[in-house]
Amino acid sequence: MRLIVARCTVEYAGRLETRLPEALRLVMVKADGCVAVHSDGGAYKPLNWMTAPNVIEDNSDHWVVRNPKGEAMTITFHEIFHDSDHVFGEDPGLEKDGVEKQLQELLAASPDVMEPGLTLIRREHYTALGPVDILCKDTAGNTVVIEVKRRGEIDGVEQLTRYLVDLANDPSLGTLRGMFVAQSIKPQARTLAESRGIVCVEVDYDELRGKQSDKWTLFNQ
Amino acid sequence: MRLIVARCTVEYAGRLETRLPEALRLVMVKADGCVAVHSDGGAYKPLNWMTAPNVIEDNSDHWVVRNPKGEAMTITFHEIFHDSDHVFGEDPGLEKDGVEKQLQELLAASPDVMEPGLTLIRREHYTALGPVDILCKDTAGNTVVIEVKRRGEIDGVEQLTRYLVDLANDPSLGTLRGMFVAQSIKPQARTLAESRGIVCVEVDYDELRGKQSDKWTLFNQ
DNA sequence: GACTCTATCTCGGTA
DNA sequence: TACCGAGGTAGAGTC
Repeated sequence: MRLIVARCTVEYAGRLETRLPEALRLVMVKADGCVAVHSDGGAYKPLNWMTAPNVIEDNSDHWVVRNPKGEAMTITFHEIFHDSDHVFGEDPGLEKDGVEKQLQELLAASPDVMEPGLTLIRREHYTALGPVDILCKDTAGNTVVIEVKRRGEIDGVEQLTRYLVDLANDPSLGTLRGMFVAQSIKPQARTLAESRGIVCVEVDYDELRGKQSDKWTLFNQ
Repeated sequence: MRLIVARCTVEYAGRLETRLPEALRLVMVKADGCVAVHSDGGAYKPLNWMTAPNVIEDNSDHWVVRNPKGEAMTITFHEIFHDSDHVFGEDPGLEKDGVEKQLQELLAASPDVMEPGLTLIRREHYTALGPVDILCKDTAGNTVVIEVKRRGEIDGVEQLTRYLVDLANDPSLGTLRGMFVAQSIKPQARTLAESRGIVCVEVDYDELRGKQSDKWTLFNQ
């Protein structure tokens, strides 16, 4: 990674056009050639950037960075205060815990957390409009269409509603019910869901995880 | 801006939990206290970050960065290879030349690009649910409710549908039609739109811009 | 302050 | 490869 601190101006022409007046900034060049221009302010996001793959044309006082899509960023250097290069090697990468996928897995493994007596039909049931997160059967024999979100907002309810409308055309599923499951559900989303006969369920992720590890322990005893 | 190149491990606990195994990385601390950890690969986005406002607790071999929301990022330094500090001063900031807004302006100026005979009623028509991009009248006297996007995706169709439902309560508008306009429209969005009787129109931005400059030339001759 | 919508969204997955 | 959806989305604008 090359780090350059310099007074510079930057222009970008691609999906939109931008200009950066002359100022002191950090120019960061990563191993794969991607270039980012950072100011010292606010955001973690750079002011301008160009992701790989790209080609850096180094004209010493100014660089032109081009990508295959025809976008170009021009950095003009007026005065350089720092220029260093560092070899990092491969990064082992980020491990994540607590994303929607995991929540879905935990719920599919313990459907009765959402409603007593629920049994799993399948996860990721594909429809023309996209995959339904979880399909279950309830004690009365209805098919329960379940949408899982980390945060329950209005677009999740819309998504579930589309699935319900679409799946109503499949007579093999029998009577349908909708269920909206999230760690927390916004009042607006809850109101909309309930006005459409969709049941809302809030679940606790840590509790779920605990339940899962209990099961695991039990299973291995 | 402080730049530290070091072998480090990072943990984040907040909206989710993440771990970064020991590796060589860049730790960037900006003037407002926000901290970002960059690898040498791919993205302009840092692996981990903490935006301002936050408090950095410096225990020399490890930092704990906390924000008021109760999130925390812990950076443990194992070996430091570079550590420098730079004073940037205020950045004059990024100047942008538009995308969707400009597309909207161009379409409002030439409504017949979307459908022959369309005439503009108004732009940015405010409803309880948010502003309708463009309102037009068609040759049959219907009011056409138009949603403009750069890329036409399914949530844009939902947005337009909400406006249509809401505007149906306004008798002064007469018969309503919906129109979804974008540079490109995804198949799923098109399917959903057409199932709701919403017309889909793809427009070419460069062509539109050309048309506009023709008009401009004509006007100034 | 809460809500809404945009983004050079980015990023990952999958058909 | 294109499409689709999640995101610690962030950030701007509006009510």
